[in-house]
Amino acid sequence: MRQPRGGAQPNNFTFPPVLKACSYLGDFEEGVKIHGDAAELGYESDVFVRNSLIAMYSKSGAVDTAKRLFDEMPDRSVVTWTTMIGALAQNGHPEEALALFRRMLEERVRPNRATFLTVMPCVIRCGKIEQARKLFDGIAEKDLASWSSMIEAYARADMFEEAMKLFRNMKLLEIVPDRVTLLGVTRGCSNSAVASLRHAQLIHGFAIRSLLIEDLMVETAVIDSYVRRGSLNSARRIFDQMREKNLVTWSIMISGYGMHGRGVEVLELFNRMKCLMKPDHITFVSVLSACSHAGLIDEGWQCFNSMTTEFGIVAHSEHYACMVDLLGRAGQLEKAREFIEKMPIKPDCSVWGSLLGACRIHPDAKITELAATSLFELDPQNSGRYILLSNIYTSLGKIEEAHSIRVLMRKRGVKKIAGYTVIELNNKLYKFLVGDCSNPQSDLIYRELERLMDRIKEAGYVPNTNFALHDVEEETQVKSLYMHSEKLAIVFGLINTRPESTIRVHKNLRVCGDCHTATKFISKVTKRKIVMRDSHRFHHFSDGECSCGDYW
DNA sequence: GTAGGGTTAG
Repeated sequence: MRQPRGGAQPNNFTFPPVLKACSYLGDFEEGVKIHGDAAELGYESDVFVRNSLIAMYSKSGAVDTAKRLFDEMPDRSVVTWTTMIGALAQNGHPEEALALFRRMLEERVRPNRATFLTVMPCVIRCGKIEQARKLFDGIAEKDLASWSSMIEAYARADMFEEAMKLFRNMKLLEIVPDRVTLLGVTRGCSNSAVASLRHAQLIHGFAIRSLLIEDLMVETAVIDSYVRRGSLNSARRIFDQMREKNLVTWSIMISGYGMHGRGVEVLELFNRMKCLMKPDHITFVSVLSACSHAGLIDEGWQCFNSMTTEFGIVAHSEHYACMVDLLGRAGQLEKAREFIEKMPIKPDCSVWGSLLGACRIHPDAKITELAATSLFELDPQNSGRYILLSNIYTSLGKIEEAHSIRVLMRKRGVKKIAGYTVIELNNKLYKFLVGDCSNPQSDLIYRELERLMDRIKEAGYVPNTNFALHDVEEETQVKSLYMHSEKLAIVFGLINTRPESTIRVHKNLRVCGDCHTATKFISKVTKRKIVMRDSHRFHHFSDGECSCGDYW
């Protein structure tokens, strides 16, 4: 035992705060020494000391040591369990954390608010949202943190309506949301297909009234929600008036312009930003993907090169994926393949996904095969890629292969995500699935759709049955295309809005190729502007053209 | 008198 100054002996009350201080200072070497002292003085088995040791080892990343100390304990308090669950959760083992939580319940230890807050992040992240809600409902005295973490969980699980409901309810109970609450609900608003521009405005309004808008992170998150709800103008207005901006703020605004295909602004902002601060590797992902979305091929390459030469940033797979995307857009598939071959790191799903995406626009049997083989090895459960591959095979005339991919998908138990399109009218959201008849105006919608399809066919639209079901007659294929959720939502919008107004729809997956073509024609014959957000970007349709330049 | 607890915007 090291001799304490003045000869005073530490006791069991001394160790917990001292161990906490070690964690706080990040001095784990000292922490281990103090562990030794505690053992020598016989305090190692004191529950408080033990808990503090578990917490200290957890924060140092030594989760195994923490687990050993936990396992050896004869009497564990609820704090012990919570600390150990937290140790697993914070060291990247959410599944094990949940398993331990279940064990805790089996051993009839009652969880409290702290336990809930510790378990919550593991319960999304593992996709167990109902369990999370049960836990939340079980807490007698919910505090601000409990509400915020439940909202956050809903936002992560893409359940924005529920997140918004809780946000309203907590305010009714006079629990005042703070920045964490607002960041949660804003995240939901940015990502969900059932959130609208009006929601972004509501949240922004609350942020202003509560003064939380003064917080840079909140303000940046609000900008992002405007971008993702389709209002670049609102986003830019806030951006221009901000007192302080950081790398994230700039990156969001740049990638925002990219998502909308606005190349001029992408470059303008990036050039301005470079004079103010040094971009990091994530900024470059934003800039490169923005270049790709906006069709800035040469500029994208310049950025990519300057990233290493000028800024000394090592390229990650996301950067390579953007470059493959750029080459794909330009139709240079062979070059893209060579580029991947020469990569100094192992190409991952994002890179192969870009290559396969390129084949959708520029079908190439050899390259398709190469990308698909690698992808299905790396990520066999991604349903979107199977569908994409099947569509590419169809456009290559390989009907058998296309069919076999669908069969393979079923055999492997890969679940298809149901596609839907959402449109907001008079503050109400309307959701359409493929072949949807649940809307009260369905009869009218299908009649109008039929007429509209005839009109655009006269204008030159040819249905592309690559995107239809394959095992049916051609006429049925064409009919099935007409029932796609994108078309239903757009027609519903056309019927119910003034002739000069813009139609805004949001699809949860990537827009279908035939719907994309049809929408271009619809914008031409109806003289309407149509803005469609899909899972990847925004499409601004006007007078027969789309802002994505037909590559997305 | 001691221990655990929201996570962060790209």
